[in-house]
Amino acid sequence: MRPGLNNHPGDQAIAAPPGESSVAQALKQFERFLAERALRLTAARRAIIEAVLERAGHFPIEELIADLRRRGIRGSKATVYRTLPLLTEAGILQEAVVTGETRSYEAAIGREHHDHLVCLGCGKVVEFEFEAFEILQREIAARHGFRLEGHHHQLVGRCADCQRREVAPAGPPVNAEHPNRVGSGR
Amino acid sequence: MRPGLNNHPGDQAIAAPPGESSVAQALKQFERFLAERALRLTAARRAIIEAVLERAGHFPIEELIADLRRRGIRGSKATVYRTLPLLTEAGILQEAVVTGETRSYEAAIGREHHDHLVCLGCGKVVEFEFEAFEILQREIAARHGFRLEGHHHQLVGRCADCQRREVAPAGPPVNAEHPNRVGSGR
DNA sequence: TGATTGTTGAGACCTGGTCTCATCTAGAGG
DNA sequence: CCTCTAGATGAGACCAGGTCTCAACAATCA
Repeated sequence: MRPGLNNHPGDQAIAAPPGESSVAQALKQFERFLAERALRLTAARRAIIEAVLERAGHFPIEELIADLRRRGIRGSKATVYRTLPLLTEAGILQEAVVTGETRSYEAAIGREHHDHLVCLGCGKVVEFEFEAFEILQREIAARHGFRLEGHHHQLVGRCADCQRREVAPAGPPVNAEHPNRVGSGR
Repeated sequence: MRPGLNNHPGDQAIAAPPGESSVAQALKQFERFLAERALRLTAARRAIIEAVLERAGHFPIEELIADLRRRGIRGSKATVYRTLPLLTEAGILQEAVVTGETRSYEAAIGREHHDHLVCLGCGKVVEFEFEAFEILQREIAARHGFRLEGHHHQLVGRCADCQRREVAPAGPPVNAEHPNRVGSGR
């Protein structure tokens, strides 16, 4: 499977209470994953897991690298880029918010699958999950003879704050030349 | 350069031939769009529209540039990259199959909105449209106070052919030719 | 015609990401 | 504890898509 897609449930994704143990749990899971492939759990990989799980939300790779540096771990760009797909495949991470500009990840362990709603104005990211989507996606894939292995699904728009901000500042833009269809919520 | 990266043979050339009218229609639409913004309809832009509409399916930008060259139009990379977003905004093109590696566009004019189903094995791209998705998406955005302005939605999996091939391995790699690099790397 | 302002094209530049390769190390055996 | 070997690492070269710059150019309008 392409490392880094939104894995469809039924894969790993063990739903467990997010707690201190999550690092331990992830390490265990990763160790198992590596063992199956005759790969090694090295210090660098351990450090990356820790740094990764410490960041609760989505994070761009670049920030993760900075994190590692800050922790005094050498951690080269190459190593991080090599490790993240492994973690994704192991079900510990999942790719998130792929805007076509930068990749971004987030912890997957112990979480339900979800997709993202991104604000074009301020960059805010809201997560949502909606069982119905999964069902429809599977249905569509099947209809075309595909076996579904993942998806990218991201909604983009303006959050409430940004919509408000559009109207408020800088004079009275009465929304005259806003070619945005899709009704202006609330 | 990675030749053929987003080539989806057997998938294109379905739509009707260029159809003078669609180019004319697009030009008219674009002209109106530009006029509203005090921008100009130049020879380069005209050429880009024509080249774009001549390609019925999805196409990577790189190929479009090659097209222009082939047509004897100078067309620099910068101009193309500057024009495509304009065309998108004008509703003539739409972004398609954003894998996070390369952008890819397709004509939007006169077409229903649709999303894509991509085969990880051979790179085949199937289009699908499903009203229900749009409705759910709108619903979700609204629920979070967002005004929906667009989305990325792409399903990935294995097409029937590739699944069959999986079961009967040993055969020659039918598509080694078409890495389509959705996999982990080069 | 000339002034104004948007547009173009070539190429330098930027940047996220990958690859190379010498060196290191986890882990299995001895 | 030592040795051996394949996997892992890190620094940095490298790659490619995409953006920016800037001088030259052209559509418009006075």
